[in-house]
Amino acid sequence: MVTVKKVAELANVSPSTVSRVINGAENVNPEIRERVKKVISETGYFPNNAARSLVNRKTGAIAVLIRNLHKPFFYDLLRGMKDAATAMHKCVLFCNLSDEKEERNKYMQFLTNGIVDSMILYGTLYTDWPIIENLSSSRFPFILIENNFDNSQFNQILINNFDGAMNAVRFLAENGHERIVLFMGNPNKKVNLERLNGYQRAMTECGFTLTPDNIVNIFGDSSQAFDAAQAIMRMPDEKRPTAIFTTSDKIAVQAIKGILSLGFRVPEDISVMTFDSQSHLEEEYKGPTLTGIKQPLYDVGYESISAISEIMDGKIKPPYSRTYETTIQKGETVRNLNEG
Amino acid sequence: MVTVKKVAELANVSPSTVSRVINGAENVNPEIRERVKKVISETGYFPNNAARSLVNRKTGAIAVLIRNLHKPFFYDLLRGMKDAATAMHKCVLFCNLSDEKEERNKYMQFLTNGIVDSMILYGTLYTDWPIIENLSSSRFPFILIENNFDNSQFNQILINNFDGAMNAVRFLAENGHERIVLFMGNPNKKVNLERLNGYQRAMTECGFTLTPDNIVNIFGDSSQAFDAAQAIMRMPDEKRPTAIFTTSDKIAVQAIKGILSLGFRVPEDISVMTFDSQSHLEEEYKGPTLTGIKQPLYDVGYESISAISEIMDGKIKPPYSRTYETTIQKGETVRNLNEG
DNA sequence: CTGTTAGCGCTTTCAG
DNA sequence: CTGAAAGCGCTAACAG
Repeated sequence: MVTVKKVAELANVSPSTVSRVINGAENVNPEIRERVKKVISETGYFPNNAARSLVNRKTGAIAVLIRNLHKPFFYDLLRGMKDAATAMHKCVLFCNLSDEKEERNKYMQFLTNGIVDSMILYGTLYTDWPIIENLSSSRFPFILIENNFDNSQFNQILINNFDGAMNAVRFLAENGHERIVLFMGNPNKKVNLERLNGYQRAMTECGFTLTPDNIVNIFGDSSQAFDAAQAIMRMPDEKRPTAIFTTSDKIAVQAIKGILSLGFRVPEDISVMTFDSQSHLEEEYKGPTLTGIKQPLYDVGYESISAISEIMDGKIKPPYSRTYETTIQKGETVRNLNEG
Repeated sequence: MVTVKKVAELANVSPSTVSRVINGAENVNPEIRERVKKVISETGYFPNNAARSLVNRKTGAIAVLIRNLHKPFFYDLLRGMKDAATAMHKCVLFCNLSDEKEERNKYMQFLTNGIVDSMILYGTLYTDWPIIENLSSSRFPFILIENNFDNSQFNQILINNFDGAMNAVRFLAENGHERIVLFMGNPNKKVNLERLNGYQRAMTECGFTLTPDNIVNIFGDSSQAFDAAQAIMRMPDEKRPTAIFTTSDKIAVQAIKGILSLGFRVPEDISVMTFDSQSHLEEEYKGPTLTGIKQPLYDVGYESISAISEIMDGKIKPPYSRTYETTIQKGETVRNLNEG
C-alpha cells in the first residue's frame, strides 16, 4: 500500500510536505509541489480515509437512512438527492433499514463513528426517538425529512400535509362533492394525522357533514381499503359518498380495485382523490390515472443534501427548518358533478 | 467523546482489557468483564470505526455501486440485498452513481480507503475497465453482477441471457410464431449482445428466416421503438411479423404503445415478448401484462451479499462465479397461433 | 489473565 | 517554505 511516507521518500521530502500538497496548502514551493504530484500520480497514491477521519474528525460523506429504500415511492426523492450529491461534490451513502431496532443501532453506530459526518433520516417513527436523541445529544449533525416529532430544535424538512389535505377537500368541493369520506392509514405516522386534521378542517370550513362514519380506518393491510370501498358501493345511492379521499396511493389503488370489482366505474360512479400521487406505484395498477395531492419529493431530496452540506460548511446555522407545499395533480379519478 | 482510554480509567483497567471486552475475547476475568461492560453502557461508549479500520484494515461493511439506483428496475435486487444484509449482519452502503468518470473515481477512492472492505458492482460498462483493473490489481475484493467483461478471474454473478433469449424464441415458436423480429437495445451492453446471440441461434435452430430485417436497432432513445413498431404494423399482413421480441421492458412498452396508437391490439394483431419482465416498470403503462423472460433479481441480490461475505470470511475462495437461469413469465402479450 | 508498548496513516503544531 | 515530533483511537504483540 502506498502511504504518505512512501510518497515522501520517493519525492525526497517529508510526510508533512506531502500532506500539504494533498490538501492544497499554499505554502509549498511550486517545484516541490510538482515533484510530489508527479510521484502521487505515478504511484497511484490515495489518502486513507480512516486515518484522515481519525485526525480530522470528518470525512465529508453523508449518510441517508431510509426504511424500504427499494420502494418506487422514493424514485423522485433519490433522484433529487443524487443530483444534489453530484452538484455539491459529496459522497452520499444510502442505507436500507428495516424496523428492527438492533439493525438500526448497528447502522447508526457504524456510520456515526468515523464513516460519515452528517446524516439524513427519512420518515422516522416514534420508536426512533432514542436514536434521534442520541444523535442530538452527541451533537452529530442531521436533518429529518417528514419526522414524527415536534421539536423545533431539529433540522427538518417537512411537507405541508395539513394544507395539502385541505386543498384536496376544497378541490373536491369545487367539483361539486359534499359527501366525502376519508380512508385513513396508520395513525402512528404523524403525516396521516396531519392529513386527517386537514381533511376535518376543510370539511368543517365547507360546511359539510362530518360524522365518525366519514372516516374509515385502514390501519392494517391496505387490502382493507378494497373491502371498505366495496362496502361503500353497496350503500344506497342517496346515502353513498360521492368521493373518497385517501391518505396514500396504496390505499387509493386498493379502493379503486374494490370499486371496479363490483362493476362500478371511477370516476363515473364515485370519485377518488389520493395523497402522494407518485409517478411510480408499488403495486400493479391499470385503472384510471390518479388525481391527488403531489409532494415535491425531488425538491425535498435535492434540498436535504444541499442543506446539510451548507450546515456543515457553516453557511446555514441550525436549527434549519423548511416546509414544502403540495400541488394538485389532475388525473382521471375525480368527476366534476357541476357538469351535466 | 468517550474513548477506550476513558472507559479504562473508569473501570480501573488498561485499554487493552477494554479492547478485549469489546471484541469478545475469552481471556478476561468475568468479574472485570462485567465491570467494563457496565462502564461501557453507562457512558454510551462506542468504538470509533476510523481508528479500528486503521488498525484492522477492515470495517466489515460492503458497498453496492449502481447506476441509477432509483430506478424501479432494482426493486427486487435491492430487496434481496437488504434481506441478505440483515441475515449476514452486515452494513451495506448503497451508492447511486452517474456515468461521470470523475464522480465514479471519487466514490471508489472514498470507499476503498478505509470505509468498506468489499464491493458489489452492478452492470459495469466497458468504460469502467480502469476502475475494475485498479480494484483487481490492488487486491480489493469485489463481485460484479452482469458485467461487460469476459474475465474468469473476477468474482461474478451472471444471468444466462443467451439461454433466456433462446427460450423466448422457442416459446414463441411453440405458440406458432415464425416471423419473429428482434427489437435490440444498446449494443454496448454485453447483455444485449448475448440476447441477440440467443435470439439468432434459436431462430436458426427453429429453421426460421433470419435476415437483417429481422433485427431492429433501438440504440438511442427507447421511443424509437414506438416508431419502429408503427412501421411494422403498416406492413402488409402477409409480410408482417407475428411477434416482436424486445431486449428490455422499456422497449416493449414503447413498442406496444406504438402498436396500440394505430388502433391495433396486442396480442390479437401482433404478439410482444420482452426480456426483463420486471414487476415495476419505470414508465406509466396500462396495456396488457407483459409476457417475457424474467431474471431472478431477488436471488441475485441476496446471493451477491452472501457470497461476498463468505469470500471475506474465507469460506469461498475466489474466483467465484455463478450464473442464474431465467424463467418464462406468462402475461397477456403473446397469442397462441395454434388455437383457432 | 492483565498491562505496557508500539504503530496503523495521516495532519498539525512548533521549530528552524 | 520545510521537517521533526506528537497524537487521533484503537488493537496486537509481548512481557509479566
